[in-house]
Amino acid sequence: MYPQPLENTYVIPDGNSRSWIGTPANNRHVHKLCSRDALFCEGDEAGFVYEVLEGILCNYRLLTDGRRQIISFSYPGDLIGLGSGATHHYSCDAISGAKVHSMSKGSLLAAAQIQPELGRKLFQAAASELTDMHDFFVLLVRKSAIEKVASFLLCLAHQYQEEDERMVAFDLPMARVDIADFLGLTIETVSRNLTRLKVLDVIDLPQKSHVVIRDMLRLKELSDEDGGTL
Amino acid sequence: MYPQPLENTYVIPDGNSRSWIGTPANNRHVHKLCSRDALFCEGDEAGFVYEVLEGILCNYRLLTDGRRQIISFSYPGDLIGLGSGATHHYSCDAISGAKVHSMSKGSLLAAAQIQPELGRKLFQAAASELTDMHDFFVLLVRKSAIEKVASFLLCLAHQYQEEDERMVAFDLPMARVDIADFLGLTIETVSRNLTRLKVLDVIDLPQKSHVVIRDMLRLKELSDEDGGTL
DNA sequence: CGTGAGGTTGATCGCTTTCAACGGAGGTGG
DNA sequence: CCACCTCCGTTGAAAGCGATCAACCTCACG
Repeated sequence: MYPQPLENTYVIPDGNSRSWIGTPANNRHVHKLCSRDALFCEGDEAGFVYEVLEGILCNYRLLTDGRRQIISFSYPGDLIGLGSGATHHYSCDAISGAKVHSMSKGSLLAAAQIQPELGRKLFQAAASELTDMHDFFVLLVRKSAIEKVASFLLCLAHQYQEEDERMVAFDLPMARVDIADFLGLTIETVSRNLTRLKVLDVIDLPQKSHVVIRDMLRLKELSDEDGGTL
Repeated sequence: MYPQPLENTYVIPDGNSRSWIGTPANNRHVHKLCSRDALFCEGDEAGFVYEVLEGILCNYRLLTDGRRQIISFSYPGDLIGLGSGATHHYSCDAISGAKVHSMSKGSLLAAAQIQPELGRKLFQAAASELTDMHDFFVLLVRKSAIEKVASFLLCLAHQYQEEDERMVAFDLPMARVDIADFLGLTIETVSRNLTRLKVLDVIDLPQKSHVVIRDMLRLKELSDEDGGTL
């Protein structure tokens, strides 16, 4: 299951990395992933940390009854696999074509002991991930279906660009089932509420995976803002 | 709002600290809190990190409509306020009498740059908190009310003592409303499901705040285990 | 043109919430 | 010592929301 080594693994030429984390050159590898490829699975040995270079991945847990809870999506610049413990506590799949930069967790942590600045960055990454989780908590537990969908769209809009005042358009990079498993809803409920937002003229859906926000203010109202934009 | 300085603040004599974090002596202060006292509020400047010495605190966010989502309970040994950013993203109240050890966040982070071991510990604390959150996610979104309550009781039992095979008794340190705001339920639903567990002879409630687990195996089954015990 | 996957829409069911009333423990004051 | 009050928890009845089950649609692909 563990993708190391992979055929499509190669060493980044020095100085060519867009990564914000400096690691010894001999640990710099890039993995190319196709949509639905697994990066690692729950229970796998957690020997590596990954930085997303391109594409989007999702981190999730599976329940015995087959249901899936997506914990987070990872966008370019995000780190994956920082969790404590010797094994991963969740699985990670690409939901689109993706490139990730892998680093040995051991040598990364060792390097952090030598470079205080790197240690601080790692800590900041974990701390900011925690903050995001707190926002997500409120969303998951306290918000209604339409508030969840509205919040999710706002989060994506934010992810893609600085917010235009009134009009933002972007592609939904994930399928309905991914949105549903993230928001704790069914695909039917996601679909119904996207339709509701469209009927309310808050968004438009020219194609199934293309979203146009027609009324940002109204969308924010519907998302019940204060619980965080996620 | 911010409790520094406080009348009931005093310096721990050197060598008397039960804390696992070493900080400069001039930053060692203990705050005593009564039940429902606030340690800090969402939006307050996040200049300090706290370690719980005694009692239990709850970290929560408020929505504009007045609803509250408790993000986590903090037990002795836990760190509070590690989040990134200049201000706290959540509020923190004591739910019982409590003592916390406060440390300047700045000097703690500075100390971590000098003592790599401390930096590693801080990082581990954040990473392990993240893992707990992931478990909690699955509980909050995917579990039914009775599964949530069962999971919560298991978590408390675990918190208090090594699990007896069949019989564990402990006091519920928090009110029904706190449990409800933590599990994303109403107090009525919490109450109903505690009663259901009692009728099923899985637990007993000799007093409102005293729980006796009569059938640990059954309780674990009802909690649907795999989502993490919380 | 047939096929299959992903998405939408409709009808019904069940669980949790909501609203409301009641009960019990602790505190206060006469 | 007891009546009264208040807070917290419990229980009941009804309503609402999202899940489930099912049918249909749309588009890409062979």
